Amino acid sequence: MQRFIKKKPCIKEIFDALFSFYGPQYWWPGDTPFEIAVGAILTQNTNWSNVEKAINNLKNSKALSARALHNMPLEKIALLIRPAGYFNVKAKRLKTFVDFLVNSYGGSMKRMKKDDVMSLRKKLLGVHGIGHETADSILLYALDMPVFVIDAYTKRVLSRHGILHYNASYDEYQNLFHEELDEDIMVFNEFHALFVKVGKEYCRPKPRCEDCPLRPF
DNA sequence: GACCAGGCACATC
DNA sequence: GATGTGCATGGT
Repeated sequence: MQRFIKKKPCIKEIFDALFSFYGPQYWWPGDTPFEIAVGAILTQNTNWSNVEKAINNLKNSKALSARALHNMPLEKIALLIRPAGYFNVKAKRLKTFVDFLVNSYGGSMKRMKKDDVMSLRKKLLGVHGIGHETADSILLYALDMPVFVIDAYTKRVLSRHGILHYNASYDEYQNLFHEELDEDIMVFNEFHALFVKVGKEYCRPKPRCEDCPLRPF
């Protein structure tokens, strides 16, 4: 099977083009690793501004901690995160993640960070409601681990530039970045944020390619 | 009113 | 392995 539509993927060139056009994005918005992990679950298929409202509700109710959420009834969590959408589903996912954090690491993200990257990734993927993107977002943005995050924008941008087929697997997309880039947390962090930035402006389902900074590709 | 958003699990073929 | 569906709020 032919992996690439183009012969040579120009991953670094894409990063340079986006970074020089937009500059650093300083992701991820969040005060603590735990808040970032919660945000990663709440933002599943959801606009970030809605997630902020939900996180503020959790903060105002002093519920933004592993212990608080661990002891809180599902219905109350659902009520607090309502603005983030899919609130019944996400309440369960949040609870399941927090239970995992409490049972495996005593509720401490710091202790979770001491785990080996790949074995932690496997464990996270085993948590119900945590898929590839959410797991990798937690690893990269909450725990500073060198894992590249693939999301819908990344796939849309790369496939529209003929670099990889849209339907290629998550691992195929991720391998592309892991093979082409040095293992640099700051680059992984900025690059994914830049994909979201350029994706929001130019690479929606209905693309606006005229003024896109990636037009030369 | 239609479209979209920083997914995931599950059913079915 | 591929495809379709449910989950839901809020901004443009």
